[in-house]
Order: sequence, then structure tokens, then C-alpha cells
Amino acid sequence: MDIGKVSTVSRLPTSTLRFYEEKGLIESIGRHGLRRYYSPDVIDKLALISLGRNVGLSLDEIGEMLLPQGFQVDRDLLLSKADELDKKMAKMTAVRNGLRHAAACKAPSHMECPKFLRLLNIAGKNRSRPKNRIMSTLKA
Amino acid sequence: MDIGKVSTVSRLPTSTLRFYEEKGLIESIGRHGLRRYYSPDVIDKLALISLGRNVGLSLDEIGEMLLPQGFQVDRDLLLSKADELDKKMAKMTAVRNGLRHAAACKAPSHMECPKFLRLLNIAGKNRSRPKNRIMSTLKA
DNA sequence: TATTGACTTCAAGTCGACTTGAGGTTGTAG
DNA sequence: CTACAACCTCAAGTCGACTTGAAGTCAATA
Repeated sequence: MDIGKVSTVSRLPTSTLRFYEEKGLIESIGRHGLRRYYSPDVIDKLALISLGRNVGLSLDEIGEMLLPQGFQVDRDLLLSKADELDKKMAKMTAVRNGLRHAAACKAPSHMECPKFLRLLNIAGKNRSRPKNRIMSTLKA
Repeated sequence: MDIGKVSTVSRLPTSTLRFYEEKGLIESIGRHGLRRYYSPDVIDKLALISLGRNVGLSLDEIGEMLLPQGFQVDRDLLLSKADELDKKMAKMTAVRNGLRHAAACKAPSHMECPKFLRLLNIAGKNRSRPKNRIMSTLKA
């Protein structure tokens, strides 16, 4: 497939595909003249990358885990990423509960509502800021 | 408290505190000369902000929900953010499962392992890229 | 064969979330 | 009363993840 086809089926702009290739996340199977050609396999790989981005992994993190044949590398890394996801989900659950409570609670100030504070303090454990960066807005 | 105290207890640099103030996320209760003074309440608010950042909300999103007295604004917004968190957690669960499977599975290529693909396809539903941006690495 | 639209490269721009730096002010310990 | 650490402002820089733009190449259709 050429890059245009990959772009339409993956729903990613060609600029992003070139950028991913430059970063070593995907590779073309060759060129026809200047033009990149891709194996259809790239589609699944791109889906995996998008999924990773969607759950908050950086391109570098994804790159560490993603060899030509899918997720791989040392199993410990994979498992530790899985654990990180679990931790983050625990926090997200607390925040979600806090939001639902705030939406339901009649208290004038949530900062003084013990239930609200309790919900969020559970998650407040381990309150470190991320070392490098941000996360997608939950648009996804 | 002065900004230095807030910084040490919140574990956020003063530059971040000034930046948050500029964005309207927090406010000082006044000045002594040039120097900002804060009510102790700001600490909880900063904890809420950090928590929000940690689970992937942008400062703007947090700002929408965070009035002087904590989470507030229209309940529908709060509930829809809660729903977004649920959706993202569903994806994260799928990825986590995929990672654990990949770590355990002896198949040479996960891209051809039906179990792996099935795990991730669950999450592959609704595969759109976020409109604006990223998410913290899971350092937190 | 000439055009055109899809491709190419490379450099620079953008956005969110901060951080850093230069240059200035001030509350307080000595 | 002076030194100085801690504050201040404002502009510019950084980082990840892309996007945009200029300028060029080329395969396929008219």
C-alpha cells in the first residue's frame, strides 16, 4: 500500500506516518522511486500505537515495547507498564467517584464535604507530578 | 502562607504556582508589598489540580470544573467527564491485559496471536485520536 | 507529451504546560 | 542599617507530538 492508502485506513495524516517512521515506530517495506510502500501489517501496528497513545503512553514508551513484530522486549518492562496502568486507573476511579459525588452532592463547598475529600484522598496517596508530561484530553 | 510555604507543602515550584494563578486556577488572598499571600485552602485545591493532571485532564478542563470552592459548575459537565474517565479506563484495562498477555505468551509474533489481538480489539472500538494532546507518562 | 495530484524532503511553526533568566524589590536576621 | 534570601515581573526557552510550508519529483491520465 502507498502512504495515502495507509493514511485513509488508519485515519492518520501522512505527516504523522512519516513522523512515526522517522521516530522508528513503523517502517515502510520499500520504495517505488521516492514513494514509500507499506505492508498491510502496518495498519495493526498503527492501531496499537494509537491505542497506546490513547491510554497515555508516550511515543518513546511505545517504541520501547514495540518491535517489528508487535509488543515485545523484556517481559518485566511490559509487566511494569501494566502495573502503572493499574495505578493510574485507581486514581482515575477515585476522581471519577469524586466527580459523580460533586455532581450529586448538595453541599455548597465540596472542599468541606468530608465524603468528597475522602474520595479524593484515596487517590491523593502518591501524589507526585509526572516527570515529563501530559496526557490526552479525554476526547478519545 | 507565602508562596514559599505553599511551594514546599504542595511540592510544586513557585513558578508553577504563579503560572497557575495567571491561568486563574488558584488565587492569592492578597499581597504583602509585592509578595503573594495564600489561604491554606489553596493546598487542597492544588492537590485537586495535581490529581486532575495525573488522571489526564488538561489545565483548561480542570479550570472549567474548579471554581473557588472546589469542583462545581454544571453537573452535566462533571458527569460527562466522569463518563470519559470510564471510557478511558476501559481502554486502559484492555491495554493492560494485552501487555500482561504479551509478557506471558510464548507466541513469536503477538500480531498473529488471536488472543492478543482480541484483547486489544475490544479497546480498538472508538479508536479516534485525541484532538489536542497527550497524557502524562505513567511515572506518577 | 503535458499536466496534475500524490508523493518527497527539510525547516520552521504550534500548542500545552511549564521552566529559566535577567533585572528589580523587600522583609528580616545579624 | 545593611546584606541577602526570597520574593517579584516579563520575555524567552524547552519538550513532546505533531503540523505546515516551500520547493521539488514522478506516475498516470487527458
